[in-house]
Amino acid sequence: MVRTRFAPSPTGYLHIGGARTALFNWLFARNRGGKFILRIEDTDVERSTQESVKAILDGMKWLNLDWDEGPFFQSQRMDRYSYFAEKLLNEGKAYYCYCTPEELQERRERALKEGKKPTYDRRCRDLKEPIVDRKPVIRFKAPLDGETIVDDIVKGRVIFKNEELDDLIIIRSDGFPTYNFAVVIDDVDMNITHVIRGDDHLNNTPRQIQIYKALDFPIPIFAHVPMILGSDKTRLSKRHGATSVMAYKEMGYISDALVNYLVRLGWSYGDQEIFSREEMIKKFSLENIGKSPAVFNPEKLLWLNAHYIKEMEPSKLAELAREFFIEKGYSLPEETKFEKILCSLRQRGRTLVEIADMADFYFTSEFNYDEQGIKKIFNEQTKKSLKEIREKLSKVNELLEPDFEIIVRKTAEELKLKVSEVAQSLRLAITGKTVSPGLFEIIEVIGINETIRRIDRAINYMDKV
RNA sequence: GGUCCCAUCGUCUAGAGGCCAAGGACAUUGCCCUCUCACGGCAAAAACGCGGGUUCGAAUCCCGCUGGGACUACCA
Repeated sequence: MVRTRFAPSPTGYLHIGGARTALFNWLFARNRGGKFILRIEDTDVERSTQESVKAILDGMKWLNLDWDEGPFFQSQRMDRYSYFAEKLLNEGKAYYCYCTPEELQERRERALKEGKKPTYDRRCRDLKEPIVDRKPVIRFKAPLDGETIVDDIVKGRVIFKNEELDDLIIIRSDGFPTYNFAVVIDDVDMNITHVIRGDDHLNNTPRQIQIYKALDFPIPIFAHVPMILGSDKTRLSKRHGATSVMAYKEMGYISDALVNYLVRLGWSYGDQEIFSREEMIKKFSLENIGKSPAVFNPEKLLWLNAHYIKEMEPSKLAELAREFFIEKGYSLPEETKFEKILCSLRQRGRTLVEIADMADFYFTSEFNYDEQGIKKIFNEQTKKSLKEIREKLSKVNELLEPDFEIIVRKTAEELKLKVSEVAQSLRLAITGKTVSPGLFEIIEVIGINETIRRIDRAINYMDKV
């Protein structure tokens, strides 16, 4: 049974890179009918916060990455870490080290200055007597020679010389485990079969493998996926704009679009760009993950988002868009009307925010007219055509899309104007803008009376100027 | 500095020695559609980092160089 996990540290929100790692783990587990486990790596008490935990969970939920077990917290598993540290100690595979952080720091700097490697010199490795008055750390007795091999699904076989690796600290002086130790114990306890994570961890992997071996644990399969970079090709960070997954929700992105974008960052399936969840799960494989890092491209995400907005069920769109309209202070009409409004706007807006921003004329008749529009469009000729249309409308009881189109075209013909000229006049009168959804769609939503009112308002406006 | 990873259009990528005078997608440009703006349709421009090998044949294999990235903590 395949078991994967996502193991973020709660030191901030769920970011784009973490989300993709979570997605790959989730997809692989789902593809293989396995389990996906969520674990919170909160051994760094200083930096871990409860808010971050919540932010990460919220992000996962928004992206619809459901987990089967957890969230487990490392902070609640201290006895496990102590137990295995003790075991290593007893078996002579670990030892107490009394060097202080300051001493270590100083030696590192000196070594660097002398052109030597800044690794720990193992001076406490064979210490016979404890040094009193000092709280020791526990270090792992790493092998001195030979090599440690990482057989990685995406990177292939990576060989590390053991002499390059020093005796890492596994338990800090405050009793908390360090990352490289805790992950091993956790992954074993949770029966993780496939460790899928960012390749910034590749260098940690041989150290972890040494611990697996010392404890006689089975070694999982590793897959180190390349990082996501910003436009300047450095690791994606706040500098590059929004990196929090939830920020994309607030900007009006659809979570399926973001997931679709993320899955294609570092993974591909031939030429296919659009994947439903089902397809993604069915087609995902670790073998198709690329080796090289990917640059995050907001333009393509925007394109995908627009695609999802256009393809979505109107009722679903309404459900997701609602909060953005409420945010604007609009009181929402009944469901079918709201859906009609959204469908008229969805071809033009790439995010829910953009859509809500274009929608004002559906919710108020007291809008201002576009400055450029006033100059270009509000003139005698416009007044004439508006009056003519108003006249024709007053003879109609109900206004349907095709009827209105006929009226506009006929008016243009009679006044010897281009249809576009008449349409633009009406557009400015009805929406206050020079750019809007199709006129005929709009009037069907706002109705004949409101249309007439707005035409009158425009004519009045022109009369006053 | 050391260790490790990576290298196809601006970007995401296809490409598993001959199917590649390199395909798709985003972005860009042009044309068409059209009541505006979009959507959509069509088209164009755009890449195998460099140098050596191996081979009848290399984007694909090997080596070097260059360039990028990660790690090098009592962070994860």
